[in-house]
Amino acid sequence: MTITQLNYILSVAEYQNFTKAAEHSYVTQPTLSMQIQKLEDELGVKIFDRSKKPIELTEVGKKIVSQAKNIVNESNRISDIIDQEKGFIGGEYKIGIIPTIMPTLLPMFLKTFISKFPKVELKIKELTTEEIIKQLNEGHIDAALAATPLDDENLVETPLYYEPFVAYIPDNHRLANHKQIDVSDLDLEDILLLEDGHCFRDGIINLCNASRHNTTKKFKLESGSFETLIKLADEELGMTLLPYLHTKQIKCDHKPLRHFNDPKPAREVSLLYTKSRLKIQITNALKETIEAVVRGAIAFHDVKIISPKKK
Amino acid sequence: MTITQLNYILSVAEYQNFTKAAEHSYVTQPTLSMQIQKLEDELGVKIFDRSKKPIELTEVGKKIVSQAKNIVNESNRISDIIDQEKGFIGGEYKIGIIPTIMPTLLPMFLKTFISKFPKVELKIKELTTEEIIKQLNEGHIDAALAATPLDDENLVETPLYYEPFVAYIPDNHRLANHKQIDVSDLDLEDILLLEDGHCFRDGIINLCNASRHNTTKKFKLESGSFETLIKLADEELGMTLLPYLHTKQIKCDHKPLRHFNDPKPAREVSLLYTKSRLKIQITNALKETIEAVVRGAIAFHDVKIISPKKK
DNA sequence: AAATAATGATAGTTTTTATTGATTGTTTTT
DNA sequence: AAAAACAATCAATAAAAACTATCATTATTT
Repeated sequence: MTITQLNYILSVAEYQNFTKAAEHSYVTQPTLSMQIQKLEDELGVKIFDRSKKPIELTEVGKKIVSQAKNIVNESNRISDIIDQEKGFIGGEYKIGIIPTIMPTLLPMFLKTFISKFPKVELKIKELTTEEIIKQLNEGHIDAALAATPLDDENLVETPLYYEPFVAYIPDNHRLANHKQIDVSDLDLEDILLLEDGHCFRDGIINLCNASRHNTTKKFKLESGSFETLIKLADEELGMTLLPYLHTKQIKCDHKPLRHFNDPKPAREVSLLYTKSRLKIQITNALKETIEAVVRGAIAFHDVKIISPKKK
Repeated sequence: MTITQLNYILSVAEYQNFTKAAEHSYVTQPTLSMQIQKLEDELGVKIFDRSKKPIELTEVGKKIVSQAKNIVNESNRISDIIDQEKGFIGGEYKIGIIPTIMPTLLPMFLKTFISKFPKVELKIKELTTEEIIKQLNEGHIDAALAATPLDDENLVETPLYYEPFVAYIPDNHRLANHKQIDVSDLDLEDILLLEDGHCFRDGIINLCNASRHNTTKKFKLESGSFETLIKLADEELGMTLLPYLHTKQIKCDHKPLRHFNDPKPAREVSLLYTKSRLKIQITNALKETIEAVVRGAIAFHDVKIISPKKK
């Protein structure tokens, strides 16, 4: 049994196809086939059921693949040790960020990070929370920034900051004369929401469900960006809720913003990574960089964390 | 990097000698030297400091070896998966047992176990608690039976039973007329103890220290077996303390045994194994076998666990 | 101080293993 | 029924691991 063979079975398990797996492993298909056969012979069990199309894992195969992941992860950590020894913080590092955090948080730390760790090749992808969980677990990204808690037992969540929700209320709105608003004032009926798939949307739905019980409603409008929501609100089509950091970018003179009474509803924004702790030095470097820039930007609030998960 | 190379460095790290490591790896010394050099070249660090005699690990080397142990352990678990799949419970399985548990517990489960799991080749060694911890961590034994808690973070302790201490008090002793005795009655001065290195001895010293404070004492006599202690006690040289299971083997007519008041001081006897969970099926099989035979033999007592560790 | 033993590195060969390109046999799609 | 997709097989070759023999250096013994 070799680490190479284990990588081969992981690749086949992922692509469910020997040829594609071979390409991604930079070997030819026969090489991969033969090595996997060798491993199967050595272990005396079939790992793949080749009669199924696309190819499937056998029952033992699933267990072996799961263990193979452990072994491969542990092996990859050797290079972490070497990097740490050499004080080297570098290499490719892929981050997934949810859309509602991306435009505000990324500009805050990106410049600092790349100048501080010039040898790290950051690859940033905008992903939904769902995709983040999947890609972290499959090892396609090294870390992610998302709203938490997600309660995925394979993932580590390191909270970075708590970002209160802020209401954006146009002049004609029934709440326009409130200086501060309360969660109980909210009515899902007249709130403009992001389109389906955004966890900030789900968070708001959770928030409203928590205070009222009429869960049967037709949403008036859905959009993919806060800019659109703000414009729609300005057209007096309803109010909307924004994450605190986003409100700092609003440049109009009379800000129709209302803060919540304490405890303010807020989302917890965390750095996520797997328990495998691969590239942990870069993860730590990233964490510290973000924490440093965030420390100034977000004041301490009395907050109540809203779950970002769809129910 | 291959698993073979990792095994080679583990072997050298253990034997601190390339030639011996090679022998234990069933290859010639040049093979081993070359493979380790290759690995060092690949990683770009020296794992061993060959200038020292005997050979030593470098600082990075220590970290690499520690990680290599993880990788090798995880690799070996693949065969566990296969064994489990095939319903195979067998192969070599080494157990360490402390001397004061060996003569009573071993006969109780050995016959049952070997008839139930005939394909397991049990190798049983009598070891002190100290040796057990060392050999478990080095992977020389697969499991052990010892008094716990040991608080070794790498080891898993599964308590099997709680075995009360029973006093063996000769007729001339000051406590001879007590029907039940109390911990506070004990005086280390007149207790016959096992020789140094036995954790049952340390347990008793802890027990007495817990109740009295005069820790400055010269032990009158020390022996390696309970039989000797009993004979000496019969000669009216003092009392002694025995583990409960041992008292069942005493065949004399008037048993000079006294039980303790509740909560009876007791030792916790556990099955120990490492977190690597290698050969976990056999470990579980062993655990269940022992639990089954012990369930009948040891009644439930109100006990207070005495630490077996030397302070 | 010289001789001997121990130990790890090196050189040259042999054996084993991994990989490849070409090909074949199935199965699935069109 | 033909084409495409896909994994297995084969023979050839490149790569790697292992071996025997030897050497250089460092301890130990005489």
